[in-house]
Amino acid sequence: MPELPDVEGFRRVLAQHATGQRIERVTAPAPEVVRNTSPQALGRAVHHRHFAEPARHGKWLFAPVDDGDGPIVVMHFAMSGRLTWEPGQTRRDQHDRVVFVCAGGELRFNQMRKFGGVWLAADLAERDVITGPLGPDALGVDREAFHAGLDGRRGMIKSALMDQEVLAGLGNLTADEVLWHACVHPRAHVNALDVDTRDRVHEAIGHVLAESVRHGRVPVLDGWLTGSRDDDEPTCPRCGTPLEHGTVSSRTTYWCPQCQRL
DNA sequence: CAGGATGTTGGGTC
DNA sequence: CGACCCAACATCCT
Repeated sequence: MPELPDVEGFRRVLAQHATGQRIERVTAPAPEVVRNTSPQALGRAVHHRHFAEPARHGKWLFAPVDDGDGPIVVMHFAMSGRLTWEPGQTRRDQHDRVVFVCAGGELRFNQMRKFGGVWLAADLAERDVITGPLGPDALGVDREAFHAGLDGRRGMIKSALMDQEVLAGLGNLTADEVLWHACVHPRAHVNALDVDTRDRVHEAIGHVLAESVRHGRVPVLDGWLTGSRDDDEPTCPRCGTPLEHGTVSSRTTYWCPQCQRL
């Protein structure tokens, strides 16, 4: 599930509940989900330190400890991850993979499928190696940076929007939603899109992400593609034309053949 | 039961 | 070298 809006929601969970908390210990029911070290070493690195203000870039979540000059806990949720805060000691979920036990509660990295995971970075440089190169965060990306990211691309616009090195944060769901709002066909080639069209895509990114972040996820809304795509006979919320679907960049893709012409 | 699923990576191709 | 495509990853659901 997690795309940028979901991860932003997890960042808020962390900011509201975990920031300022002292970490008593780390326990990892699924130790292999701690990717670049052992759960024991992770536990030693953060032992009795306090969660500082968390940050997010694209779909990555960063939880530094001790005012930001300590180590950084790096998290990626892939397709099925969540981050929850449980005050006190309630029963754990079957899919709680890594748990940060604090004095006032537990921060739990929960994940059904074990893609993503939790990393330990000693500093910002290590953090950047873990994430690999990322384009500008899609939330609030400015027009110039967006155009620069598309510059030189020749492939399909949906592929470019989902390429984290071009723009960090959009996934399959948000990319479809953005292109539907902008009236651009997902298979349109980037080099065939004029400046006005690219501007429309940029505006749609701003609109879709702002609204989604407000909801803490990509909302299932009337008047949005998400509100229709899972219907039995999905139709375009704008014009009523039956939606088409197919595969773009190996992902299931929905579009309106009337509003989104090639 | 086979096929898919909202993400990323690595390998191969053009 | 850059851009692109696709299979693989782990697990559950339809």
